Amino acid sequence: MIIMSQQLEELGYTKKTCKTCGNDFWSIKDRDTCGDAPCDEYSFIGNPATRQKYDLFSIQDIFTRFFKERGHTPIRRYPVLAKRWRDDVFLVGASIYNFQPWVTSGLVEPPANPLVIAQPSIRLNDVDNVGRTGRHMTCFTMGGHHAFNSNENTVYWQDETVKYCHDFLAHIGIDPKEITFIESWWEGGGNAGPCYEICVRGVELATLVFIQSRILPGGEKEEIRLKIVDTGYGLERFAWISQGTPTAYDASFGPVIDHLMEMAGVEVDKNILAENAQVAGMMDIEDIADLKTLRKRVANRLGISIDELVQSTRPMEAIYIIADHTRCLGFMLADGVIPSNVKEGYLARLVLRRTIRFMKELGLQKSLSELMAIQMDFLSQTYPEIRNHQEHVLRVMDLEEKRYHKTISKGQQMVKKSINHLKKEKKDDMPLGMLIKLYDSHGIPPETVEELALKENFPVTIPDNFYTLVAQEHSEEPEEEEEAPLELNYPDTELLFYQNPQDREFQAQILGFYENGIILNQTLFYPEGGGQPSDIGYLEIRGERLKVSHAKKVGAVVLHQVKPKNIDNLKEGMSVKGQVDWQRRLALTRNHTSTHLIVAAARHILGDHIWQAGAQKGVNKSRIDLSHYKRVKPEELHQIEILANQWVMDNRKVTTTWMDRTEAEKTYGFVLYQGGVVPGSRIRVVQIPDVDVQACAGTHVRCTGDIGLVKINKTERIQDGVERLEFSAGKAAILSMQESETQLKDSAAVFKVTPAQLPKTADRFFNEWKAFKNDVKRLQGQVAALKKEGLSGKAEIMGGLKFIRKTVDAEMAEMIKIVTELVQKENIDIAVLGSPEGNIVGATSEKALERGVKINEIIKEAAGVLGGGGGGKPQLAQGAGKEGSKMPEALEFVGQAVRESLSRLL
RNA sequence: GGGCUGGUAGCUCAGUCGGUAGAGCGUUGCCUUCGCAAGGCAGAGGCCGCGGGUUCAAAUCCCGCCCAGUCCA
Repeated sequence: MIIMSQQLEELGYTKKTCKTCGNDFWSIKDRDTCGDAPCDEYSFIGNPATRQKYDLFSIQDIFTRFFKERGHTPIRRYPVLAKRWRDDVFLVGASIYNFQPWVTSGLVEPPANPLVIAQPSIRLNDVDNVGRTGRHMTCFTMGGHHAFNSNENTVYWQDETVKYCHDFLAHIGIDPKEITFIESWWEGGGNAGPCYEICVRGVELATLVFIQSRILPGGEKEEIRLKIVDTGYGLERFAWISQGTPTAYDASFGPVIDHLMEMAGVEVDKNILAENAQVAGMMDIEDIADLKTLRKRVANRLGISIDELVQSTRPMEAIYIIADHTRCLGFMLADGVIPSNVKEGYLARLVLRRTIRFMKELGLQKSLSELMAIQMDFLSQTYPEIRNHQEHVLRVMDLEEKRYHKTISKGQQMVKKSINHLKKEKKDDMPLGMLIKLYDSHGIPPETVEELALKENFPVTIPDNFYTLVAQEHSEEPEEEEEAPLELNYPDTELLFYQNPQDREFQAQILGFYENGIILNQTLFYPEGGGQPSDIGYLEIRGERLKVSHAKKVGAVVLHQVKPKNIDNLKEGMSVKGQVDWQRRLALTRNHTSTHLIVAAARHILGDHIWQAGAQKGVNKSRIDLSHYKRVKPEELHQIEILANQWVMDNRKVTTTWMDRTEAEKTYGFVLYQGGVVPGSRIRVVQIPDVDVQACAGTHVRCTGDIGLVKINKTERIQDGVERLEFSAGKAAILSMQESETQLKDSAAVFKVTPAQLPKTADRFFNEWKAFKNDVKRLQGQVAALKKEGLSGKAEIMGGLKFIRKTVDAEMAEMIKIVTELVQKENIDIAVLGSPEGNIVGATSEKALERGVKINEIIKEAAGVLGGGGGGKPQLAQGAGKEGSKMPEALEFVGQAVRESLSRLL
């Protein structure tokens, strides 16, 4: 262990070994155990560890102030939606997430150094324990003081960190004699380092991590340049230990819980809750089985039955869950998560639906948004930015609640249907496969199935490992092997298109080659990136023109791809003249700036929750994916289009500036990363005044007027919560409008009306067509009846059965009607009709069936005579062949076949 | 990103092995009634999500797309 312990000694701590778990720890007082559960039981419930009681917000305030007074700069919380600045995780799980990967890798300066932050963090891995253990939460506040130490700038390291922690605990009134520092090792996110876990009265309050190495793919550790002090103080636990409430929830969500209890009319036995939290504190609870054990132990200690325990704790658990989940949702939705069936949106929906389930269990007659409003009012006290999104969040909540109810009622039908099916098949238990399918495909949890099945008097058994079995159903997908990034050992290519965006030609020297790519010292070719395709064009070398089909960036080097055989004659040091395809570049540039305009316009029209979730620019058309909780209406689309074009007409100047990343974030906020995560320590900020500001490396027009025109062509729902807009810019926009105009005119010309009359006319024609179709059907029936009249008298008697075979000039549908009516209404036993086109149908009566006439087989063979095939049911069959002229032979065959099958039985 | 469902009359849904597209509710007319509720009889209402393919024949099988739902990472 590389921890320096001098500071602890100075503070009066000595090192000991825990007699229970064997871990090394430091303490002032003599003691045998390390201070963490289960070695030590909670000893603060009903007996606070501090004289002063702190609620969550005041401890947060004190924490920040304490470190500010000691040279730390307070930093505002980051959005919990981590994908705003990184693409490897969905949600922020700890304060250090805010500084990964740019700051922690040393590429970017931290926003301040040292700094202090109170960061709402979301961890959903043990969502099932929330409300039940007294300490688990989906969302907690991590207080962190961080220092980033490099060779040039050493801020502070282990000694200072330990002292800060010790001092802070003492500051709020915790007796240092009760503090233990447990030595441990931390690994996470590819980094590792020694750490201390700080415990008081059986509960872990904080972790002090000293990140100093990187874990290599092979598992070995490599020292990193930047040494980071990463501390995490569980602020809810500080509130808990200072108040001594039965659970951490009581201490953290105070007013919200009171409100909920009042609404639900719940009374609680605090002793039971306290005992429950106490026992839970000593357990590592991972699954339902652990929860059952917990219940059993608590019941034992209280001398009551498990049923009694559950009876009295369940309503309170539901309240805790609702309080916790609504807070988690408040942060998620306010920070821009849109509930969905994928990615972080799915996590939000999961939490949201759990909340509704527990509201139902509690019998709350309120809507989710009503509860949410209470929670948000509470949160807004400390996080005023939450209030700005309140209206949006509540709207989404209402929508989601409706969706959930729809899903549930659909599910109920589904379960009923499935059970009926099983009953029909005389099964007396629901197969596991059905249970899995109901959950996996239709979202009905097995518990719900069980509940519904009970009403139908149908037994359902749920295996304990149900969710594991579901997981097994999902076939493991092959892990994608990450290719080692290609590294080219050349100086960075100078990107001329940034300095001289209007230049079309340039001079350069060849520096080298890689495969079929040419490396130059400088270039005007924009390499593919940021959703913008690469430029194409020519390189002229000694009078020879080589076509550049693609340009891509490898590190900071641009590779110009040409045909491999063209490279053979080239040498390093040769000078070249480059020329980019200007029409293409211009089109791509227009499309790119248009993308910014449309996203900004959508934000204006639809709301601040709109973020770009992906984009692809093209020459003729481009697309952007927007986060939005419902379909974009046509009127809204028009408004977006008008606003975007208004900005085009305003001819606003587009400016680009290179800025330090942290500086840019401070100036503009995360809205910068609208277009996705941008790499590097310096970023290029593209700004359209009063419209949009984004970190973007693409090419842009000088003034919005250069775009000419933006036309949105269509929308598509690529997934729940993400709407895709397809649009064109510049000339392509005109072409696309002309194309739709042509389609419209052509369509109108079909009806010989003006485009304005088209909708009405098309509607009329469609309705008339339907009416005619029905008339035809009716008339066919009448014609069939008439033809039938003529036929019924012409039956021959064969083997005691009435038999008709005839050629008629009729269509298939008519013939089918005729034969069925002949059999059903005219007492004909066997009717076979053929048409000159080669269609043949036949029907038989019950009597004929009993006599063994299988008309489907006969027709099949008769159609074979016609050079085709056929078949059907024993009562009715049809077939056809291409050689209609052979119909007499076919009917002759039918006669023989019928005679044969009748005689066979006689 | 991957998996799994579903899309049939205004609504809720059946539709087996490819072989005449169905039920209930609603709706229209008539009968019954002093009137209403209810009942009886008769009828209207279907591009079987869209586009291809296979087949003598597709709501049904295959491929692609659109729309919706759901589970997982």
